[in-house]
Amino acid sequence: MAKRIKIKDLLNSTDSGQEATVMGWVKTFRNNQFIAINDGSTIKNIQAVVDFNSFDDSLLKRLTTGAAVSLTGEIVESLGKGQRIEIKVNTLEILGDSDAEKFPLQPKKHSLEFLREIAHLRFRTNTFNAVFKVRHALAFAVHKFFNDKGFLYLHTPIITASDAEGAGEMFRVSTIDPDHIPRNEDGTVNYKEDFFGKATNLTVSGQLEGELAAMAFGDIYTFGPTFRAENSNTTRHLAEFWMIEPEMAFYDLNDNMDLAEELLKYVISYALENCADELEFLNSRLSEEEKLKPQADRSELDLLSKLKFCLENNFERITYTEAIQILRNSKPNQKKQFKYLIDSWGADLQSEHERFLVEKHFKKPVILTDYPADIKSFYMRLNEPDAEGRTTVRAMDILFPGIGEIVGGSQREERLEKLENRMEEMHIPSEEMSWYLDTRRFGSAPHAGFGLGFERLVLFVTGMTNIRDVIPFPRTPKNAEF
RNA sequence: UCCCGAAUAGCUCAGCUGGUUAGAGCAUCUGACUGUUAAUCAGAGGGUCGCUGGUUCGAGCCCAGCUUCGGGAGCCA
Repeated sequence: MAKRIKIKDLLNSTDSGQEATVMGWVKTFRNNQFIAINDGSTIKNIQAVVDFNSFDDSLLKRLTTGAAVSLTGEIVESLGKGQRIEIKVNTLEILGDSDAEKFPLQPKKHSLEFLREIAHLRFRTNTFNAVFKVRHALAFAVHKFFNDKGFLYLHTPIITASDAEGAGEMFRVSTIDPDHIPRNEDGTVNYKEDFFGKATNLTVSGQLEGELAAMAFGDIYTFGPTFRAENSNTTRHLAEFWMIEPEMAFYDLNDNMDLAEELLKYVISYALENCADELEFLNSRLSEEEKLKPQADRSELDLLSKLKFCLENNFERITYTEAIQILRNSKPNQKKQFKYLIDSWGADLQSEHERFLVEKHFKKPVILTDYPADIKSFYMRLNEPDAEGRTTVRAMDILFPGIGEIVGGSQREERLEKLENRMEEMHIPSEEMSWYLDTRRFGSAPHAGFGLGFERLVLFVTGMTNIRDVIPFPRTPKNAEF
């Protein structure tokens, strides 16, 4: 192939008058002269100008939306407004035709719902170009952040036999022929006949394995796919999503919160620096959407201001007990506007309460800590009972505006006896978890960690509102297309 | 899984109280124009009204079930 220059590099170059070859896909072909071409290197297009007198009509007819083209010409300063430079085409080759009557993307606005149905083609739209560029930048920034801090990137298993994590319903992994299921005498499935000789599932969390490695490397993190077979039909849940789970030896809950806040701010500022064009586009896209909403529903800040605000302010840190106090005295509680009224300590917070704290009361990200032990997982470190005899655990959830829970974490229970007691209380079979408990038997150390839902982070940074629009091929109940 | 809403042209939607041949904008095609920025102007083609059943002389419209999609809730990241 002829040596080509990426459009991003071409638009950044200062010198005109040179000849260049550009390859990409036609976005629009206007006035029988102007081709807007995008090659994915940037959200911006280059304008190519053809003199329709010197090209065959049948060739120009093939310049349809979506067609792949290669063209060579002189880089010149644009005569028209709207772009600095353009390419004056000398040679033009259609690499791949795109039948305009059949190609579903048209030079017009499409609904996100429609684009979801053609997820294989939606990458070619401005919006998804920007979204997945930002997604990439955020993923890269996560690795850079941890690597620069000396964390070890640990690959935890996707297939697991452990079902004690309790994070949710699991997808079974099996090679058993569903038409000929091997049975034990009592009628139960004989998993000894299965591939691994035992029942296995797709992982719901790499945390437990992460803890094992943290007890040797000190600081580790995982970043991989995670699976939950919950029948969740919301804009914030996926059956297959990506999660970042750092685990740090010798960290207490405060260290844990500091790290999570630093990480979030780091990756957001990385995106702002490295995806300026994409975020600018998403910002104006969102502003357009906001204009269609009634005044009362509009957000106070635009996307870019919201991201910058997030960087410039400390996250509000309060305990569960303090949160209950605030909620109990809040207007919506007094006026009985909450669907679930807050009257006593111990109740789990509903999304309406979380939203009130984040969006109305503090108007910034909030970290809630020290939840009642009864509503949290077995591995979280027990606090001493308070003056009123109430037991809490060293848990922390980070709540983001518009997203809700983006991070869930805790200081882990490192005391063997307390951990075993908790497991017994919560009916978690300790025999199967012996490998996990070994960390507490041999050189147990205080440690902490958290899980960050990667798609929820991408949602926040891109300003998109449906999680299905920030992962290339979403897996949700009743949907595993592509 | 629960509550609410939707499904009509390629897309976004309108379609009154059930009544003749189901409409618009955009897209597409044809032609004109030729420095356009989602170009513009003129014309044309394009429909199993989600599926199954029911009510009725007659159903896009009413009823029931199903499917899918959207919003909210729960579960959570």
